[in-house]
Amino acid sequence: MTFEPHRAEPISRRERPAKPALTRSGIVDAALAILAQEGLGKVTMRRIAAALDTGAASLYVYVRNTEDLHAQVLDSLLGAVNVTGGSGSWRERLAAVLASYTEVLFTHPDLARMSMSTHPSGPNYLGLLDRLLALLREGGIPDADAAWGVDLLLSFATGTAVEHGHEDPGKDGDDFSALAEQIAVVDASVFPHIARVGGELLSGTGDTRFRWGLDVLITGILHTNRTPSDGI
Amino acid sequence: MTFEPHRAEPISRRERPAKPALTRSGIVDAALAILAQEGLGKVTMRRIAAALDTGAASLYVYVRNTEDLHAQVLDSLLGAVNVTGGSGSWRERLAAVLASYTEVLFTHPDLARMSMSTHPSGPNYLGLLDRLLALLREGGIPDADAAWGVDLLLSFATGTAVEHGHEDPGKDGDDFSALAEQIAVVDASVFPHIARVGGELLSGTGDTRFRWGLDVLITGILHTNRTPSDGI
DNA sequence: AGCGTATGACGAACATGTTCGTTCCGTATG
DNA sequence: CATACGGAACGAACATGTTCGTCATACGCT
Repeated sequence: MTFEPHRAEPISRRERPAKPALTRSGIVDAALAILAQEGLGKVTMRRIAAALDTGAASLYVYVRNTEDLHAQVLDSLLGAVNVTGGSGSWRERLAAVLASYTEVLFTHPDLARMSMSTHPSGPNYLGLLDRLLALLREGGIPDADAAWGVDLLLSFATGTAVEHGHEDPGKDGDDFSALAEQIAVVDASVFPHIARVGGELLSGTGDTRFRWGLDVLITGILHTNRTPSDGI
Repeated sequence: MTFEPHRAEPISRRERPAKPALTRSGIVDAALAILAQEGLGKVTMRRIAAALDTGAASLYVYVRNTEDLHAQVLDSLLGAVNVTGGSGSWRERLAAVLASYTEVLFTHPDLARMSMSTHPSGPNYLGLLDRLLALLREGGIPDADAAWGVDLLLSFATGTAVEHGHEDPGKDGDDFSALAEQIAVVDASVFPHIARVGGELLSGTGDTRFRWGLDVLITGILHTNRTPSDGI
């Protein structure tokens, strides 16, 4: 029943002194299994340790903290991003890659939120980064701009996943409904512009907003060069 | 020594039956005091409850959870944002307002991280939103674009604060150094574009990157209209 | 072969967020 | 005036992250 990829003797603790050593990858694998079966909420140190028939403290030899572990898990998940997908112009292929990235993050909004603060820095994330740089280069964007542009693009895609990612449909969607309610009731004499724009603030499906934001970013990057030292 | 703005009898618990009732604002005030004196790390339910001479469970009548409380605290802090600052063109004033916003968030990166997932939706946040909409309108940007644009701008500013905000200089700066190390050691045959761009990815001070990103966004918003139904 | 040391596994401990059932108080109601 | 009711405060409990000190094991050195 319990998933045990790297430990062999679940029977007794002190029975088998030659217990296979823990591994960072083994811990991540166990975390992925639990994530798939029980959701991120159950991916806790104690739960993983139990699956590996050990104590939570033992994991800290290979994992700095929960954030580190989750970052590792996220990078594994990023292997599902289709970096070579899309067709047509470089812009369309760039959009396809970022859409695929957002789609993966959509599945686990909590991980998306985490990746906003601590970048994964794993092989899959680096692969995505490299692909984006290649596409921007194909679009004729100078390296200096592309280097800062990918940061903007990834930050935007991640932010989109965080904002429009719904953890449990059962929950009442705190952040969205809270702000929506405030906007709906807003006093036009105090915040005239919010009242005027109104529902536009929250309008549009996640997809249309995503495409629009992407267009804004790419267009902006194309028109904002820092290499000629024009404006910095 | 302990800060007690809304509770009067710290002596004994059952001595004074007429203990003043707790208040949401009182809780937030206590949280702000602890934040100022001991940092966000100590702004815990139990710590606040102790300052108010009660139990942690009592706070949950007025506060949904820690995130809700922190959001409230953040909105209070946003009162320090200079929404009317800056001079010159609307772009420069817009940049000044967002810079002020980022500056406030810089002081408390943890709160910035939180505001990335759950929007504050308090009066100060709404004031900032309203001001940004006014500036975009002054720039001749259609309401439909401005409504989505503010989201982009605020998300960018918040993300900047999260990424370049250093919690404790004593800590070894996990996310930055981790990614930096990976980039420095990256294999040019596997990730050629990362290797080529190299240090450019992490170059520039936070300020120059912020200004560049802001230019990208504003320029992009100016050139990407969704109203004429041209491209959506 | 015998020994010492470093590495890692482990249990216990502490602080935290959150929930549950209970108790208490003020107030409306008869 | 007595009573019932509802909201709010409370204590205890549970799960979690993280750290500390201890101890066993395996490997290298003499």
